[in-house]
Amino acid sequence: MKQIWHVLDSVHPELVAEVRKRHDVLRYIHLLQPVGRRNLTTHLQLTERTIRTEMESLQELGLISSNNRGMSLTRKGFHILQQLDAYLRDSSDLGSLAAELEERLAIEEVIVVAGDSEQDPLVKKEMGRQAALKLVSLFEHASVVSLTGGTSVASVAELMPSLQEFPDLLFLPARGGLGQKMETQANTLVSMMAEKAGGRYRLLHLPDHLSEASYQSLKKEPQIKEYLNLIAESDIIVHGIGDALNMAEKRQMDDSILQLLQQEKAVGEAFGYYFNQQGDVVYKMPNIGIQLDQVRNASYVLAVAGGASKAKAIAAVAKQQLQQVLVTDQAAAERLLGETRR
Amino acid sequence: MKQIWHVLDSVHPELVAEVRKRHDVLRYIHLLQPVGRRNLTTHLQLTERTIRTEMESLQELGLISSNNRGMSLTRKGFHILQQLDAYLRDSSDLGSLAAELEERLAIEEVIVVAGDSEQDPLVKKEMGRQAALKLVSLFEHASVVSLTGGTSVASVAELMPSLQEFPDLLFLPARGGLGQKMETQANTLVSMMAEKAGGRYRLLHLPDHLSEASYQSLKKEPQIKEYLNLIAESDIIVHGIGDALNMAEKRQMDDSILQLLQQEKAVGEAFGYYFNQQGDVVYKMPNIGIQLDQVRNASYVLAVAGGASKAKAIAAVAKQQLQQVLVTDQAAAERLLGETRR
DNA sequence: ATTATCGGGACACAAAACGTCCCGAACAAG
DNA sequence: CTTGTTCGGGACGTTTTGTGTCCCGATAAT
Repeated sequence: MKQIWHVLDSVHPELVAEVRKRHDVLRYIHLLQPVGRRNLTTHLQLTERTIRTEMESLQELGLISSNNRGMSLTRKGFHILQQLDAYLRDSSDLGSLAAELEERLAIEEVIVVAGDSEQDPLVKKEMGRQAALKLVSLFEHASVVSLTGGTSVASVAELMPSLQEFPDLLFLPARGGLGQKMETQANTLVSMMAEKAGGRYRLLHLPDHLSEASYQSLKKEPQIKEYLNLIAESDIIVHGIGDALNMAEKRQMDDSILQLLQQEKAVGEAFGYYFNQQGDVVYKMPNIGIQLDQVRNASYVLAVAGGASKAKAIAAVAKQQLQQVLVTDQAAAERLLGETRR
Repeated sequence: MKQIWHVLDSVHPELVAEVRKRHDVLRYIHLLQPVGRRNLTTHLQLTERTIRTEMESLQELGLISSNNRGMSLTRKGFHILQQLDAYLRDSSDLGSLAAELEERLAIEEVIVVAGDSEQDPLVKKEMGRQAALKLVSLFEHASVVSLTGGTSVASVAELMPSLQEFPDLLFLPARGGLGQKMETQANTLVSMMAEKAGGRYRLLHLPDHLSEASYQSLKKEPQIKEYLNLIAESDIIVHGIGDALNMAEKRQMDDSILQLLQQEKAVGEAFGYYFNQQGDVVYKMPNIGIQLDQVRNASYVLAVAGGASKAKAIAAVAKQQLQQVLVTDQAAAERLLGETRR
């Protein structure tokens, strides 16, 4: 696939550059939609006028539409962008980065986005966009989709196109956590994504700070049990990956647990499980939700995480061999390869 | 592969049109090289000026060179054209025509060229060009190449680029025929092709009209035997396919044999063998040369034949399952599919 | 009501592409 | 040798396309 770009570049370099430019325009329109010309100029390094001519062409091709609020992708534009993404990815250096990661982490498909999501918020958006594009392509073969919280998954939900074509899809929070920020956020993301997909969803709100006793009895509630049954049948799971200590702090965990995590050298977190560098589970949060073995049963597990500081966490979680797809950024990818190369 | 062209066409139709145009220019430069601007305008439907701008771009890209005699492809240009050909073929209707033929005739690779080689001499050239492009890509894994005569194979030799990179390649006439036009022509083609490839060659000139007795004793000559041993080791065989009765007439065969061919309903000819519609051998010319079983041993057998009138002949010869590659034209392909569909 | 932002219209200007004609060099035919 | 043809390339005015810049009414948020 890389070959064809080389040939096209050899026979007509200007036009390949044109396609790249047009792809960038489409990309940013999707990232920022609805967006206006002047707003785009600040992100792309193009003048207003050139963006305008691009816009007019794209409009004529039926890839974007524009109203008073700005420009947006049409359904066709979304579909084309999706494919163009895949083709252009192979032609860039990020393609080989991704291929190397696929081998190193033993993950089927790795998508690497340019930049550092910790520096540039647009990079996190781009990760979300790529994950969203991948996600919707999996929708038609699935019936249950479950999500975790986190800013990365949030960007996936944000960048999801409003297709409203999947009335039979059921969206669930992967864990009905114990009233903590991340878990309540998951509920928000579930409803947002379900609405965009046109599917159904079910939430699980639980009160804060339950005692161990009521936590145990809660598990036996018929309503909760039904939810747990549903979640076990997830076809697709979208989740973030956290740096262990950061996550523990955010969750305001007890000092005793913090000490345990430090002692066990926990580096990564996902689904409330904490992993050390070898990928072993060293701690599991007490929560209502999907179990690690159930994650393994899903046909597609999509992880979204970026930033150099998360490299170790990603490597640790990847050792569990849960994911089919990983969307990350250049910063994390390079750090990760730099470390595992030793 | 067809998919990527659809995407590119959706996102930038001008680009695809431009690439097609540039490809056409390269193609015709190769067909007619060395050729001038004004000469090209008569074949392409472009004005002199546009050809000139194309020419300047291509020159800057190092794909063509020009001197006082006209423009020619550079080595790089040849290489790029070769790949561009393959990519663009898939995007056209001819691609699906070819795919259908591959299935129908059970041939690995079928290349269909637009037009009718019986109407437009350039179409025969284009067949030769395509065959030559394919051929040189096989050279590096081969050591012995043998050819038959015929206008189709002649066009292959004509359109062969002068690479002169294969000093170890040995070219042979597939049959050292009995002094007939087609067979002496094969000698010419062998030397021409060997010279362009920079390889060695060996010819086999035999006198006219030998008696059966001397023909048999000739076979035992050490020189002939050596030649027959060499030819049996052919890795690549390039041959044409003839309409049985036409061939018989051209060869001025005896009436008795003509009657035999008519009686047995011979329709196709290759290597001096005559085949009926079922693909059975109904007659074999008495000649010194490659045997059908030896053809089967070659790693690549490349047939070149076009024109609607040859459809039946191609179908008949294909039944022998000798060829890995068939280069033909649109006219033959459509007639052929029309007939076998019944 | 005010402010900001949207797409789109307008227009001058720069750059690229095109049509057209000419020129000397190289080569083939006579 | 001369003559005629064809080659690439230079030259130049015209057309087309793309770009920079400013303005406008509509619309939504404040």
